[in-house]
Amino acid sequence: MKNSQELNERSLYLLKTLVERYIQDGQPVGSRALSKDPGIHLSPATIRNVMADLEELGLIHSPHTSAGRVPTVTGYRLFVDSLLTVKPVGSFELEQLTTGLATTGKGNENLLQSASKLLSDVTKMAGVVTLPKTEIACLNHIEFLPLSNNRILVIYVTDEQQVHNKIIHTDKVFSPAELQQTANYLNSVYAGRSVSSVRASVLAELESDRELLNQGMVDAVNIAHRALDQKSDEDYVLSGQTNLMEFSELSEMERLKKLFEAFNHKQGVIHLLDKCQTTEGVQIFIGEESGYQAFEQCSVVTAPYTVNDQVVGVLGVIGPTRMAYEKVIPYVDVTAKLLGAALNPK
Amino acid sequence: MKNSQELNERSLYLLKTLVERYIQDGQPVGSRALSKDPGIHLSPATIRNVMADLEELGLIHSPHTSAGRVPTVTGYRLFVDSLLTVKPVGSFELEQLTTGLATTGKGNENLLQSASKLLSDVTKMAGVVTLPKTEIACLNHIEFLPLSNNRILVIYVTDEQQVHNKIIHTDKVFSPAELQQTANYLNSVYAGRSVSSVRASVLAELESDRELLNQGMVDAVNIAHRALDQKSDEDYVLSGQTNLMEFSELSEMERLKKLFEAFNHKQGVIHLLDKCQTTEGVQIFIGEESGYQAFEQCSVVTAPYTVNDQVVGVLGVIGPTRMAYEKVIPYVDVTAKLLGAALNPK
DNA sequence: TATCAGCACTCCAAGCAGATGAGCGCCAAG
DNA sequence: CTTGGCGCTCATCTGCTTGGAGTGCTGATA
Repeated sequence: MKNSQELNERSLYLLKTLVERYIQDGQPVGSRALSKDPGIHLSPATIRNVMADLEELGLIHSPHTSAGRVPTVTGYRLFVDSLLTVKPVGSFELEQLTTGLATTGKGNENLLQSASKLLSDVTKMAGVVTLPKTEIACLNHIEFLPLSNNRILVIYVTDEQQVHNKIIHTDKVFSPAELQQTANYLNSVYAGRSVSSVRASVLAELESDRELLNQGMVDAVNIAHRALDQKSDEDYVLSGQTNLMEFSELSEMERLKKLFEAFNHKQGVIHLLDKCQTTEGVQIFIGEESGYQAFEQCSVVTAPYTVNDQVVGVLGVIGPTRMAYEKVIPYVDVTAKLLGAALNPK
Repeated sequence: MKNSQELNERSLYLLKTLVERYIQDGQPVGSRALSKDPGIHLSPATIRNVMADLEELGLIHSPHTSAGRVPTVTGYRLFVDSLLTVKPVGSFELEQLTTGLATTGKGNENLLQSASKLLSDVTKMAGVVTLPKTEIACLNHIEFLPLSNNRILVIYVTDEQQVHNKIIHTDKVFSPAELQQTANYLNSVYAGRSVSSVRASVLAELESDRELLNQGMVDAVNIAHRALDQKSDEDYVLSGQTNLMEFSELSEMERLKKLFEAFNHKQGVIHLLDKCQTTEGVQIFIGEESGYQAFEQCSVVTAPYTVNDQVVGVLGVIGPTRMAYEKVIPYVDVTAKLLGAALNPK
């Protein structure tokens, strides 16, 4: 039995055109159709032999006896990893992306929203952008407002534009003046440092210097710790879900519903996207590779975006496995770069 | 030809059970089926005669020659307006709603989210809650932070929990101290007043007393006006869209896509919901009554929710026209009241 | 030994015919 | 006014047939 090592040039070329063909018109591809491809000068019979080999290797399979062949997940994988010829982003789309991101200057949230919208528009699939990690962002300003019932509204601003707010409960009652003072203290000492380092420092201070600090400081540090101790900035912006309804492979209500529910639950998607934070450049999950049942029939193309060379979030595109990878990959790539640039507080 | 005046008790009762029956099992209802209803002691033939009358009046119609009858929009309307016997909210669901809203104490946004989620869970349809109008809310605290490029980040807190932020551009460069001063001024003068009245006052001040104010005040007032001049707090929280995918009447992709797109565009839905702000109590739009093509096959059941006897927002349920109105109406009603109560800063 | 033409086979999709059954309208009798 | 009965209309379901696409295999050819 052959193994993939033995795949010769010709077989690979055949696989490539088969996948391309299938992506183009969604029909199983038969030997006859392939034989008509310019660049392939073989009779259907020969092609059938090759296809039989490819099937044995698990790269393609036929839905039923007398249908053409369709790429399997491993087939797609081989295709995107080594056979794909990436097309550069068309000038029109590039224009669309750059101006789209440039003109929505107002507010960070909007930027992410546009990025996601642009991704979905340009690919005709669903676009997704995770919110930038606050951990890495720098604390710009923090503010406490007293509410009723020992609750405090904490507002803090990171980097230049992102506003976070959170309500915390305290045992002690704080006067507005005390809160003001606390905020002043924190702002003077910690402004400009990253949220995660602030939290770490604050914690250290709390544990080591407890005796040295006066009560006010202890309170301040205490509140600050509570305020910044949120692990749950796990959220993302999604656009163009409705685009996915156009694809016949997702048109079973059952499947589509699971997919949309996954979008709503968020954690699954977030978890998947988080995996890409560590890797550089575009990453692709094809079908079941994502490990989520809802994405069985989908592929996810992602890329992390960076501010000051630090990965702060991930964006990507979600669509059917049968997608035009050679176009989508560069789209995702440039969008990530453009978004990073747009977010950079220069 | 008869008109609706002449509809006697019996016809109405027939209509009522027909609608109930249709709502229950989604199949066109025939004369035979109706004749078996306890409470109707008529032969199928007689019922057919009555149904012919009802059809002539445009209250029901049959999808094709030999199918049963289905209520038309006007049929539903009559049913909802005068025939419906509202069922009180079951104790289980009431429990679910009350504790659901009580336990999510943290933050205003979350409350709305839970309300919407609860509505969708309890009705198995889509729940929607508009964000409370900021206009009416009282200004609690306002804060300005300088950004780069003559931009100012405005953060203001209304009532107890709602945090708004906005970026405005200014011609003049303001120092942090100036901004601080401005905020102090505004907070001391205007805190506790409603946003709309603050804006009005600020505007008046700007126009009349320009000469009397020192430059700092003018700046303050100017910025404040810009900051609060946002008409676009038009947003809502939506839950359980996926529930809608279960309904066969919405299972055509085409239709469903339009519906979901309408949800994404928001303005249409907002406009529809806004209509209900003026009316007291539950309001219902059946099918085409809403005036939006996307909602052709849907009904919307809404109720405004109030804080301190002032309407601040609207919530509701969106589902197929064939919904259990007698249950949904009280659900919406109760939820509106509970949400109002939960929002009340007592 | 690789390529290819030909053939038998499989299976899906589309179309057609007949059967079934739900439900109506109309009519005439009570 | 009510009711039973009759004939009629459709939609749905089933089984059947046909056409076409595509495969695997075999044996011939260079």
